[in-house]
Amino acid sequence: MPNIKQSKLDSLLRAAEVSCAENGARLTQRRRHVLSELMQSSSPLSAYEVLDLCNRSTTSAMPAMSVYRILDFLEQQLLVHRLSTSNKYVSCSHIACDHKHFQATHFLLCEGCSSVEEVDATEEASEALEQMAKTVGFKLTTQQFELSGICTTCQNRATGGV
Amino acid sequence: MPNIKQSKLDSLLRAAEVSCAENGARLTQRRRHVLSELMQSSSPLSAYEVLDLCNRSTTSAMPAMSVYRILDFLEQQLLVHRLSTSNKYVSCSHIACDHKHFQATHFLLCEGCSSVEEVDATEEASEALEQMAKTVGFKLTTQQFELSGICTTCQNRATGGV
DNA sequence: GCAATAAATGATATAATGTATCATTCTGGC
DNA sequence: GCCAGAATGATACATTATATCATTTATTGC
Repeated sequence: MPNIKQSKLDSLLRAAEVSCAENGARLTQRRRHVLSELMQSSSPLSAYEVLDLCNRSTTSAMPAMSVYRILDFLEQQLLVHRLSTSNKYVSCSHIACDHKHFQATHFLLCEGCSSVEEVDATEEASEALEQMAKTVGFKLTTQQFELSGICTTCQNRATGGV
Repeated sequence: MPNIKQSKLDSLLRAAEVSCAENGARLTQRRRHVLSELMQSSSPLSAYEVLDLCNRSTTSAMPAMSVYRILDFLEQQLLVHRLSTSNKYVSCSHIACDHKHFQATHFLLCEGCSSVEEVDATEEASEALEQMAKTVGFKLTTQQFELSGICTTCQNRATGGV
């Protein structure tokens, strides 16, 4: 179930390639393949899930080691994000646009369909959390939250019936 | 390095026992042992770290399976919390007091000393996060965040010198 | 173009973590 | 004491992640 059009996928991959080039890095065949599997997935994938998908769609088997290495690389390039609560990976939502990861990025995880929505931290939220930490003397360094919830689609499905 | 006095530990364990009894559960020897190791640790422990500690301090070896079962049990009893980002466990800060886990609980993780501070969500923070989720149509269900930062002690150590 | 160098991947082994399953022991109620 | 259920022991195994070294592929300077 490709939840993404081929043309869209191609343009995303092209953008990723450009992005890598700007950093003096290369988006090799293998890396492109891993990234493309993540882009086509509607939900986060574990390293071994990525591995299985890759090995299903090609003849030359990829070793597990490579997947881990490649996921690390893609994460460094900010092409994918790692969800620490589930230890899974999602492709970044902002590959094709000029969005920069200045602020903290948060992830909304739908409990219904496992989809993920990537959002920037609002100033209010960052502020409130910093304040909260301050009450016990903590100085925050990084923030990245994974919030569980129900996405719009699943809310409608639940209430609207079908 | 016992960072907790024996008397304090004893009273915590007694409180835990009472708490279990109230739920019709039993704090057995094994469970008490696991809990006590977590209480004595200044930082979160993984399941296997707990296992090693337990097996270091007794003659009768505990199997890994038991640790997982016991940690699940303790978590259900709200005597320990599981940190999903690191997949480690900490004993609850509120065993001896009458604090209830009504609101979301957050954890502040010190990058300097790995200590953990357990705090209740402030209304402002919850509000701000809910609002943030709302902008993309998400309805939050549960929240538990693990925020990285620097604790007071480590801040002083860094700036004040030694 | 070609050797030298670095980057990336392959391949294998193994460590670390987590779960399934069934046997055994312990506990409280009768 | 006996029984039912809870808790633990024990074993095997599945899953996830890393270490290490060999091999291949790309890049750079000449």
